[in-house]
Amino acid sequence: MGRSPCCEKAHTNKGAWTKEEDDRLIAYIRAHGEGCWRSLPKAAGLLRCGKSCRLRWINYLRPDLKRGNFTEEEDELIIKLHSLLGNKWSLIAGRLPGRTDNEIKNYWNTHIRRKLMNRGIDPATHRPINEPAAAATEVKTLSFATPTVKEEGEDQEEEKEEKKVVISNAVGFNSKEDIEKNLINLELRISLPYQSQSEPLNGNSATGLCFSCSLGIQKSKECSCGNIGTSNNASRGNIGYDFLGLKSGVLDYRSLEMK
DNA sequence: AAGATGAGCAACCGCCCCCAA
DNA sequence: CTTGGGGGCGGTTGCTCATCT
Repeated sequence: MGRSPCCEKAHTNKGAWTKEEDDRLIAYIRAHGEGCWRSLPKAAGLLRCGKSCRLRWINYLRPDLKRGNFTEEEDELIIKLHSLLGNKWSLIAGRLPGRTDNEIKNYWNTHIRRKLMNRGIDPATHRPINEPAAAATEVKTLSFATPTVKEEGEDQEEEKEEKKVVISNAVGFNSKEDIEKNLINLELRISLPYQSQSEPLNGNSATGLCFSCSLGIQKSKECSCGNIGTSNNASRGNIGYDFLGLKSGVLDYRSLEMK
């Protein structure tokens, strides 16, 4: 049983957007705001798929987009975030005000990958290219799983162990002992942005956010601090959202330093 | 000058997740 | 609890333009 198509493809335009289409889309969203992308094309008088409209708006027409070259600081931030998050372009984009996931993804594939290769770093693992394969295996992304959950049963234990390995490899622990010793401190490795002590972070005390919330995935099922729903704008145009304090410019890059 | 090749990027595709009914 | 619609995301495609031969 296949899914119904998101729109009637037979009567929709594809390919590059014309100036007229852009104008229509901008005018409609200015008047009515974003939302209900499926019905938007018809309402706006566009022969386009709703998804296409959404993409065009988010990646190109949004007024808060920052066009132009990436700065060296942005480069380094993308590299660090990618080493932590993997190909979670939307999460990475959420940390770079004015940049879109698509833009960052393209930039990564065209510029940063090469840049890392030139430095002798494998862009997939963020480890030296000539490092023995064994040390680089399993390294994918930082898992947001919560390995400290206590459950009975062998399967649970095995799963727990797997999660530890995933996390440990992502942050560079190699032995089981390293994992046990350092697991509890993982949250400190990706610290919250530097802020003056007297300034609570978005109304939450520093201890009020769980790991997943501090990474900007408040609605994650991994959330353990009860902040679900308090900020649902992760990777949605950086509006009203302040992961790592980037939006307000208080990010301390040093806090993202990988070993 | 013209064709071949590569880089950059906008746009599409299809899968997945969330949530309301 | 189940189901299906809506929207989001990552991967991929294909077009355009620049550079090379």
